[in-house]
Amino acid sequence: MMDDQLVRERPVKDRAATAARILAAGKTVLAEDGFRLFGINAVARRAGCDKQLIYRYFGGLDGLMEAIGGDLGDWVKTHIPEDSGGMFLLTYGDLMERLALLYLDALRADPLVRQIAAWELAEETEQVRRLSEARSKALAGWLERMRGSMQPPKGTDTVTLNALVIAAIQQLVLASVTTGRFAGVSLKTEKDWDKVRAALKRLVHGVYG
Amino acid sequence: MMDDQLVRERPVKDRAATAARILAAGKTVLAEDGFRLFGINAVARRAGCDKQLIYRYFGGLDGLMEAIGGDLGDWVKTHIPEDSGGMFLLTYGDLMERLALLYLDALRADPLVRQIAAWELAEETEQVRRLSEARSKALAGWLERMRGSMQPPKGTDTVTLNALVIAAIQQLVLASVTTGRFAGVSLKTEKDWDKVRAALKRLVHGVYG
DNA sequence: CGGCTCTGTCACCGGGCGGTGATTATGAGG
DNA sequence: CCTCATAATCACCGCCCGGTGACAGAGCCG
Repeated sequence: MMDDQLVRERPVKDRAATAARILAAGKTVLAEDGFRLFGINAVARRAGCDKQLIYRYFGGLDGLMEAIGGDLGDWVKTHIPEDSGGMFLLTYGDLMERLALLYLDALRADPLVRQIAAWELAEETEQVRRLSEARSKALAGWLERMRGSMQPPKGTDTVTLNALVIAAIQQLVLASVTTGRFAGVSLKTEKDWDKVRAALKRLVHGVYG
Repeated sequence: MMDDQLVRERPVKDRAATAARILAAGKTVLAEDGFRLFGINAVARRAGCDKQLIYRYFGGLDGLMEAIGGDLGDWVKTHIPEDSGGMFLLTYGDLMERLALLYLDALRADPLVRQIAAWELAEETEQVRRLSEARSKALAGWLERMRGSMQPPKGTDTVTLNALVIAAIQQLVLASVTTGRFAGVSLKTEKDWDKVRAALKRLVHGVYG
């Protein structure tokens, strides 16, 4: 508006700020427009600068994706609850239940991570592989920290079992965004998700309880 | 080879055959090249004819996808075992276990259905919606027929519970194709899948057993 | 001030995409 | 044999993509 005439628009020769704007634009495009529309031109448009700068400052899309992957480590830190130290009394089943519910909500709330998760199911490029690896590592670290000093029950393949639970959650969340349902169950209202939560509890305690 | 000189190449004015070739090409492209490369040009190339014919005979990609969706009903028929009548003695848990293992193998063996499943997680277009709906219906019908006269246990939300199981399987199979692993578990060798199968059994029986 | 580096922009390229007339070849029927 | 509906192809359009080289301008430093 008025400011545009006074403040001198954008090109103020601030490389760091521009790079940050590009990175933010990259995350936004990926999160909001999806990985299908994610590309040099789209990011440049969103960042309000020339795509050339993406090549210069990040070395192309690959570098930008790597930078995004780097930021993904922060995701876990912002979503991991700080009260994890107070649950050392629970059983392993209780722990997994809590973990499952937390992961459900965290994933539901984060479109960027959802897109990455969907992307790695759709394409196997080197860049996507790295990005998904960053995500995977963040998740693994999260699981580890959540587990804490808790000892898993012996004689059960907890790794595979937990993978199944996480997989179920992820698939349901991803499906809910696009189709709003999965295998006959609706995934729209919060009531729908309450049913999912209940089923999850039942599932986890059926195995570990 | 030699035939090419003798048999008179392609344009033999056989509409039905051409349409069939196009449909087959569509399924092949989607299954082998993935939904990202699925398009008018790719299908026409694969079918060895002009893309115009796709518009004429199917009304564009949408119509072709609808035709593919129609064929999806056959998928269930080719994968549903005929001995379903012989298992009326099993418990509901045994039934779900068998269902899960069957679905696991069926999905692993069918790249077309896998692609559709991945597609519906990545994009929400009207066409994809319909295609995924066809898939969903086929799956639902399969579940229904598998269930047969079996009575589910009372007081449990079997629908949501089963959705979780199916979701876990689907996610793992899709992830195995692109990344070969999920949440820390490898998904490459048949041994890996044996562990998954074991965990699935445990999961199902933990809930229904 | 004069130059030089670095930031930012513009214009352009080849290529693939979806989509659409206009055109050619084929084979069946009078 | 000629005709005519139709199967099949060709040529072309505009658009957007990723990528690159040339260019403009701000600011620092001698």
